[in-house]
Amino acid sequence: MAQQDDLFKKIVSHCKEYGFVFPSSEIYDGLSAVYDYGQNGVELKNNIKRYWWEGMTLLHNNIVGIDSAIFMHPTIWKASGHVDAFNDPLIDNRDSKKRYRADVLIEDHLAKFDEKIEKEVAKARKRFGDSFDEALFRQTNPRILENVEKRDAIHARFAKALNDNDLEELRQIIIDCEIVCPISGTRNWTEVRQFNLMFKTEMGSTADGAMSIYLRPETAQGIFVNYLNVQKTGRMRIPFGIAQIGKAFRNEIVARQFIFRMREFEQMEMQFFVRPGEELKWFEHWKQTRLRWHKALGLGDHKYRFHDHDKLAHYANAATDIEFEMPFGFKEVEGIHSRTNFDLSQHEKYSGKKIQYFDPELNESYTPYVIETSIGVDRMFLSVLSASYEEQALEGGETRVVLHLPQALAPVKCAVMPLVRKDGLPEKALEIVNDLKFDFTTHYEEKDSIGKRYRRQDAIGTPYCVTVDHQTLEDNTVTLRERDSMEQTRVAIDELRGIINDRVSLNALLRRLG
RNA sequence: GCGGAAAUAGCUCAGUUGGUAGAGCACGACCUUGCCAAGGUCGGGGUCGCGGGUUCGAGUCCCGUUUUCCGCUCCA
Repeated sequence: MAQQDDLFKKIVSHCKEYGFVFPSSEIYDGLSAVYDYGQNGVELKNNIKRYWWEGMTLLHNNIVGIDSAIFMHPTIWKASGHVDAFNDPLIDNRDSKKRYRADVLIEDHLAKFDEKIEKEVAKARKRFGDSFDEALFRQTNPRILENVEKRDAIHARFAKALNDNDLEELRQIIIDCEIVCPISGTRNWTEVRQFNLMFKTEMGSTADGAMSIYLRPETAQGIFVNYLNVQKTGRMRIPFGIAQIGKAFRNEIVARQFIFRMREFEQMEMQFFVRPGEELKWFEHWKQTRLRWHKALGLGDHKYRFHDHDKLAHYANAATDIEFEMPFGFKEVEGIHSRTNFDLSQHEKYSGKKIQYFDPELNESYTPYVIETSIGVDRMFLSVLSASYEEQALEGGETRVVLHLPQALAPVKCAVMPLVRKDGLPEKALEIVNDLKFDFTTHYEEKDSIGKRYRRQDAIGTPYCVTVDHQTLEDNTVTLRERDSMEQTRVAIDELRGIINDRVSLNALLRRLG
């Protein structure tokens, strides 16, 4: 574990040292849990996004993309359930230093009344046997009636407080009910505070009538509210999917672990619309399809596993995570959910618009069911980096740090370097760069010894280095050095583009998906 | 948000009982070498996280604050 923590820290340092990820606003002391992608990070990130985008839209002719706005009508978040579900009233116990959701504390307390009632009933049933009239007993037993009355009184106050968003009243209920902290056993409670996981801002003049709007906490709703637009203008027939890549924002109480949990993050989501009743079949289909996409990167099949949810969110009837083995354990990278017709029905209800599909084969209309695949770009980025990072021991007791990035994802595909900085070798090398740069990212390097330049390229994961030497001037051949094996082969300059392109292009990777 | 620890050059760190900041690597120029990193010469770079206080004098002591890490908590 200590070693793994160590590895994680090294990856974080490596990210900063080699221009992958910087803390946001660093010269102003940084901004908690916000990070910027640097010159190499942005290339890697863009390559990941392209791999996903083309894996969706190129390989499936029934999946199209959109790019919806971050600002959306506020009612969307009422319909989706985020306004309610993302608002947690929290309370701390000063003695145990534990934090609880105030509403959960009260709900647990209410459940105790029911337990008492059921106990009474069970006791009576035992005593009276077959002749026991349970309904009558419930209506007449004084102890049960007392508990019911208390429960209902508290429940009424609780429901009203929640409805009015009355935080002081929530706290008062906790005090009146003499609810104690399960850990410390004390009633030394702080104020109840609201943590809204959605960021809020204002649209329009703030003087009067400004509209409070949220930064989207997920990109999915942008797809759902455009369902009709895309389905009609694209003449899409079910089953079909809509894909989107974009930023989402969540005001997490605690955001940590580098780019794994950020307050501003990027999602790649695809919502797949299917016939009601066929959703679990498609759920299974997308589980396997998505896992294949991950494994095609070659980071190691054993690093992935499914984690099926036992407790389902309010909208889902099946859900699983694809977890990846990060330096700090298996963590969720992608979620696959069977969202039923919850979202479209909700938008139908709140917008008053009919959101239905006429199925010509069934000759009937229905609200489509949805399978969602939702992957965090930043988490994907971290998983690729974690799996690629190696401190490799070489012969002679030397070590090198090398990123074994999947070649198609590498920020730089090829570095061209003159063996020495004289005799016309730099000029020859630059000629090669100027020829290759149109096909893939190609860098030129002439500083420091050749070995040092190789190491620098290893550290950012450049798959190929091309070295121009004196022989090059005679026969137009160069050495091609491969990152992982460090092996060199002599090839003609004319062949370079073909050889490298075959291995580093995204097409090569996509073909593995069939 | 609570508790603990930390913050000195781009990086890793040193800095004595308080006396005006140092090393190695990295970076730039030139020379030299030339296929798996660290040869020579010269040079640039720090209001010691930030703000107060104590003191003749604070990187060093005290208070506050910010950020990071670890634990708790939370996590559609």
